[in-house]
Amino acid sequence: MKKSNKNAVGGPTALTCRSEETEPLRDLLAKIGDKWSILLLVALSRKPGYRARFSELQRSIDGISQRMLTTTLRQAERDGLLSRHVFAEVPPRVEYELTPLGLSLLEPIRTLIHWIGHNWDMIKEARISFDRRTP
Amino acid sequence: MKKSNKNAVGGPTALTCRSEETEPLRDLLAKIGDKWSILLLVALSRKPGYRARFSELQRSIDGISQRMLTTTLRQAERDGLLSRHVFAEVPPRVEYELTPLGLSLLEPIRTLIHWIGHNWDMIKEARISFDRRTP
DNA sequence: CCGGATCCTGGTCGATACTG
DNA sequence: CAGTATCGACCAGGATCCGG
Repeated sequence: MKKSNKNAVGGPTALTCRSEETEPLRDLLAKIGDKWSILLLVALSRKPGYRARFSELQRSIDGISQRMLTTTLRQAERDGLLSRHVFAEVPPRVEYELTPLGLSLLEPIRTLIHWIGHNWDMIKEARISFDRRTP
Repeated sequence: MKKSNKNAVGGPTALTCRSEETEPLRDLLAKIGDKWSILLLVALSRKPGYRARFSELQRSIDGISQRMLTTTLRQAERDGLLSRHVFAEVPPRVEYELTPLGLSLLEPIRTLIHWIGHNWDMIKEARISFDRRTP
């Protein structure tokens, strides 16, 4: 393959955009880059070992619909980010919990959230400035 | 005012999903969580001080259409992540370059990319396993 | 030859109603 | 309580044409 362009650029972390190499990135973005996945993971990370029920999650993630919560939960479960525990009771009870994998994904997510906390004001200013000088 | 953000974002433990507190997160996800923004930033980060032309970017980001490249570039420019340099020449030339803000966003993005590098196989396995035990 | 604007379709998301 | 089913609105995004 082409490792030449990885080292040729001389950056500390050489990055390319060829589709073969960014396929995992694209795929992951398609998953967790959607409207709700990250918020779901964050909601489940409140406490270590935290387990939440469906309705609990729906209450804590502002504005999510039942349908989207179901879909997002399934996605994340399929990707091994969370586990689903069904209790054969009446009324039915289902609890969701982050797996170690999902928990580890929260690390980079926290980095991102941190960045936002630091730079959000700058982005807002940039937008205002851009909108002003653009007719 | 960002003084009041106590543990809203970036706190080590307490994370919530109330819409007021996650508004920046939701907003940023809406921006860079789309199909192309991160790939664009990555493409522009090949070298420090790297400047790329439109067609150059289109070539390096596999599969992006002109329209989407234009849109994505505008978004990122508006958010202050990159700057646009127009040269009054024939044929016309426009160059794009990351701003310090855009450059700093690459830090968390790299963290994410690293995570993918480490955990992608596990996700793939989880999917296979999930698909097998699901009718 | 570059880069931007226009038209149109397909997928995604939300609202609502219903079931185990 | 925890989902599933169906429908419709909306917008991302691809093809295509346009301006310089």
